[in-house]
Amino acid sequence: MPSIFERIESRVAEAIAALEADGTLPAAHAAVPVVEPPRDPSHGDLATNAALALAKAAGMPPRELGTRLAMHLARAPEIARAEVAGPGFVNLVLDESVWLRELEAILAAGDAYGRRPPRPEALPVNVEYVSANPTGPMHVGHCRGAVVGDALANLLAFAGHRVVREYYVNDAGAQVDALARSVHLRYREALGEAVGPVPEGLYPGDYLKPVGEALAAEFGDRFQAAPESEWLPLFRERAVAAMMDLIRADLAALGIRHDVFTSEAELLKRGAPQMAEARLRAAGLVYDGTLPPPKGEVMEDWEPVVLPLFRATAFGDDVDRPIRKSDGSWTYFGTDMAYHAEKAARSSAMIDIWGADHAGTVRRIEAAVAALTGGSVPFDVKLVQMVRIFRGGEPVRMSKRAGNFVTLADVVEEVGPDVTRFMMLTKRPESPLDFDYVKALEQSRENPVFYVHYAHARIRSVERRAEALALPSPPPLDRLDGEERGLVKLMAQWPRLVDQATAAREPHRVAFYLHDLASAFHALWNRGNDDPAYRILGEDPGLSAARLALARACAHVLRAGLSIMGVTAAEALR
RNA sequence: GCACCCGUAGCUCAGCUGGAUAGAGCGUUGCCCUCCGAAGGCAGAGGCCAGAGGUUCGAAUCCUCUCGGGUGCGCCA
Repeated sequence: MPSIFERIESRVAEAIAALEADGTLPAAHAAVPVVEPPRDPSHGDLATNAALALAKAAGMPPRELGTRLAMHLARAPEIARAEVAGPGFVNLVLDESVWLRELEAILAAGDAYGRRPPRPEALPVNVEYVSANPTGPMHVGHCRGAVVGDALANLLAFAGHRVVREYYVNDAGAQVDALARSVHLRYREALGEAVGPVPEGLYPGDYLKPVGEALAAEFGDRFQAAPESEWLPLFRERAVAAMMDLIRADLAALGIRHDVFTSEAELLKRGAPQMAEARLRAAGLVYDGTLPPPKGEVMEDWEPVVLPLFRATAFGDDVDRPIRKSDGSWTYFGTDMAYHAEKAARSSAMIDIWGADHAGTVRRIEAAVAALTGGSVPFDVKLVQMVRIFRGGEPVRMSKRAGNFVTLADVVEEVGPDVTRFMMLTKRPESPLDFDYVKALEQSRENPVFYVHYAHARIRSVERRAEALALPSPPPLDRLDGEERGLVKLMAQWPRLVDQATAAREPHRVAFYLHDLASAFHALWNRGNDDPAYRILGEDPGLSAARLALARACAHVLRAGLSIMGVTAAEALR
């Protein structure tokens, strides 16, 4: 069912068509008028800027055009009043029945209110997120991208897209070799060898000890003194598998499960980068050339070398980018490019969620995707900024060298998955986020997690008490007063918010909306605190039934939003 | 040096695909409540939307430049 906004938008389109028919407006005009709720409620329920946008085409002052539009709009059954205001806005007051019908629609749709019907897409939308290197457990730095990506995937699914949640596993390359060597060290240690401190360049974490022990139990001393070439591939494979198990467990604790894990090593085995290179060479987009020395800091060891370069500058990048190193092996970019080309072939759109520390490489991968797909698959890289961890206002110190970084598992264990997820969505992703253990668990209005949970718990509590009452059915919704209908108007914005958040790819908007909705609900509730006549369940069964229905509808929207965020809806507060 | 992100109330932040008088929470000021429908409520003060140009009927929002803060930058991953 189209949202109220869509229905009124089509009324505006009808009115414009009528003005085209009578010659007031030319048939062809570029302006796309919008219908939106005005900031100031005295400007009605909805307003359109159509007259302002079309005045030039009509060759008519906006207010005059607005008057004519308003005349047509006033005839629509949903519209009680249409009047020109300000510079030429047309303010619309909707018929009261529209809101009551919308409330019925929410109750009928339940938690699916605002969900969009499946879209006619041949291929799914691909969201790649986390993709942390498989060299250890997840740390908090990964947390935000994980939550934002997962919530975005949920949002897209709610908005009718087929969604694939993907994780790109960087299981090839130097750091995975370092991981394998680190595990070999632990393996020797498990065999009773005194290995001393972990050398520079290897991974020191204790989490590799069990992996070494398992290998010792399985293979005995077979690889203890063997040359690296004999054990490296095996240890690499085992180490990566073990790390991915760790990572999957960390993610599962946050309620995240990916559909697809794509292995870089397998991509290389398939020869995907060679294929991408061949295609780009054929198109003249890869050539053998020499990079200019980097600007800025002077580098003593700089030597010009001929490398296969991707012509990223043809797509707006600053310099062309090497896809292979001087030893012939692939650069990270070389394989990543091939990976995105493969992914594009099975996606209708691609979204990558990256940490802001990779901002510098966005342009080249966008360039490569454009080159390899001809722009046929929309591709969007979303950057999330860093998270800083605090405890009661004091920054939590982390040192990579000492290996005492805060793990994702630590955070989830201490504050729980719901709070972790919600908190990660309380700021726009492009702003840095401060996460405070103490504040995250505070039960006060200041804490949005608590505030939204509290609204839902209050409604559930009323619903439980109402079970013992004999209330009329269907509820007489027309007995709701103006303030209560105001809550309906806010809920009616939910489908629109879903559309906007989807278009912008911004799941945090759901969190802000839920906070607003909870706030509006609490305001009504507090009315009942001040004056028992306003309580949801009171003396009057009809009124009680209507208010209960209103509250129930609110719970539906809260749950819909929370489910997108991946946060459970609290039945009661602790 | 270059690139990207950010700059909105005292603080933390929404709003940014252009719309009317720029919002919320905290803090602050005043009043009310002490109710387990607990873990407060209502009202007020508080703004050159970093600055300067530009685009337009209209700019916090788009463009250019400047200033300030953050992040990153090499055949790394």
